Order: sequence, then C-alpha cells, then structure tokens
Amino acid sequence: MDTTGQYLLGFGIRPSFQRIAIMRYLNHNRTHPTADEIFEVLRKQIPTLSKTTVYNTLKLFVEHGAATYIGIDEKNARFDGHTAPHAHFRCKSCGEIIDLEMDIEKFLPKNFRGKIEDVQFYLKGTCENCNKRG
Amino acid sequence: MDTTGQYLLGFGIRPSFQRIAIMRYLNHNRTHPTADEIFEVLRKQIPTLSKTTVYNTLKLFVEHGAATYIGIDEKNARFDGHTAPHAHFRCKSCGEIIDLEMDIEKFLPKNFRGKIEDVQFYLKGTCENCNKRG
DNA sequence: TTACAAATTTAAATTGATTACAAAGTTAGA
DNA sequence: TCTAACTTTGTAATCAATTTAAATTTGTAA
Repeated sequence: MDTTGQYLLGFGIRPSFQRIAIMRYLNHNRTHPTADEIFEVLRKQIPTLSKTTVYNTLKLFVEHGAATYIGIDEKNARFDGHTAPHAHFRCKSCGEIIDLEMDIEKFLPKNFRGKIEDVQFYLKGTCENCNKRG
Repeated sequence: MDTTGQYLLGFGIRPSFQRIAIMRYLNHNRTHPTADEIFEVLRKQIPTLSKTTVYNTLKLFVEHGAATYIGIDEKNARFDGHTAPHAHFRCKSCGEIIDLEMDIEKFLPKNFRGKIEDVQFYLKGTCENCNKRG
C-alpha cells in the first residue's frame, strides 16, 4: 500500500486516488496553497478531477486533522499539511506565507474556562526580501 | 464637536455622519460585528445608508488603525473597535467571539528578520456555556 | 453668499470563492 | 455477482465583497 494511503488511514480517512493525490500535494508543497491552486496543478495529472472534490477533500482532511485551515489570507482559504502547532507570517507585499516554528500552544491563557480545540497565530507585514527592495 | 468625531480625527479620518455612526456602533457593541450586521442595525437610524458605505468605511477604519480586521470566522470578515493588542476566542457551537485580554505582542519571534505590522491570535473551541449544555 | 473641485455616498451590476445538489461511478463485503 | 454505501463529478446556486459611475455633500476661495 502507498505511503500516503497509510498516512491517510492513520487519520481515519479512506485513501481514494484523489485523496492520495491531494494529500501528497500538500505534503510536498509547503506553500499553503488554496483549493484552486491545488486543483489547477492536479488536473494536469488527473484530467477528470473536479474542483468540488478538492473542496470536499480539504474539508475532510481538516475535520480529521490531516491538514489545517489557514485564515491568514483575507481572499482565500489556505491549507497546510504540516499539522504540528506553529505560527504563520504573510507578506503583504509579495503574498508569500511562511511557517514560523514556535510552540504556540504555550501561549494559551491559563484561566480560560472553555474548551480550546484550535490555535492560530498569524503575523502580517513585509518579508525580509520585500523590505530590502523598498 | 462630537466625541466620536474627535476620535476619528485622531486617526486622520474626516468624520462624516455615516463614519461617526459606524465608529460609534463599533465602540458601543463589542460583539465583533460583520459589515452586514452593522448595516442592518444602522439602516434603521439612517434609512439612506448604503451597504457599500459600510464596507468602504470599515476598510478605511482598518487602514487608519481605528478598527481591526478579525479573520477568525471563516464565513465573514468581522471588525473590532478595540484596537489594543488582544486575542480572540470563537465558540464553534454558538458562534460567539469574545476578547481575551493578553499581550500577544510579547509572543513575537525574536529572530525574525521581516517587518511585522499585524499580530492576530485566534482560539477556537467550545465556550463554557455551550460546554455545560453538552 | 456663490461657485467649483474634491471628497463622500449611493445603488446597481459584477466578481469570485465556496457550497448545494443530483446523477454517475466506484468500492467492499455478503 | 449483487448490492448498499461511499466517492466523484459537473452544473447551478449562494452570497460576501468589490467595481463602477452617477448623485450628493463638503470645504474653500472668490
């Protein structure tokens, strides 16, 4: 059995051909892609692929913890196959989104009495490269 | 001159009738409303109010620092007149968004070489009330 | 005042990401 | 092999947000 298939089974997800392709894309492209970006790339390999399938699959992945939803970009939902807790930075100039490896779970408030299930830490500004260029 | 008008001037925003009404709504309703919610309430007081004006004005407020954009809700943009740094919690059950007063700026990474302009810290889960109800 | 230019507001039309839906195709177990 | 459950597909619909251009209001200078 395919490695990515095993990986999906570990999250309780039945590994279809399309799901494996999308999971593999997420794990090999750490660019925090949108659903549309994934669709446009994978349709070249899977001509029958439907955009609805990409949306359905990404939602399924998020529900099962195999991917995380990233709301740092006001225009589109983005997705991350890197599921260990970390922060994100988005450059307002070039649009690039980069990972910031930090344990954001240690920032949780001590006295909060609800149940916390998701933690997201977003930073926005100008990246080093765009800063140099002016 | 109106207090809210002075407040807007402090951010470099010319205080029109509509802008004062929207700023006043934000400052008196700490519910993190959507543009549509603001529109539906204020149109009762200002029958000629246009939804475009609400969108334009909120964008202007964010650009001038008089309000902050909140992206914790995947469906709609939300806005906060409370501009001092703090975190937000959204209950996935009842949808309520509450402020968590904490100095999120002290969480910034030390070694990051870009310029950080915005910081957002979002928590999602189940609030105390919804938790009790099951 | 009056007149004019700039700023603001408005309503309608459009865009574009996402979802709903129903039909077609696929899978797995009896 | 049969069949029911699951998955994929394409189209249509939804709806927040933006675009656009005309109308209105404001500030200022004559």
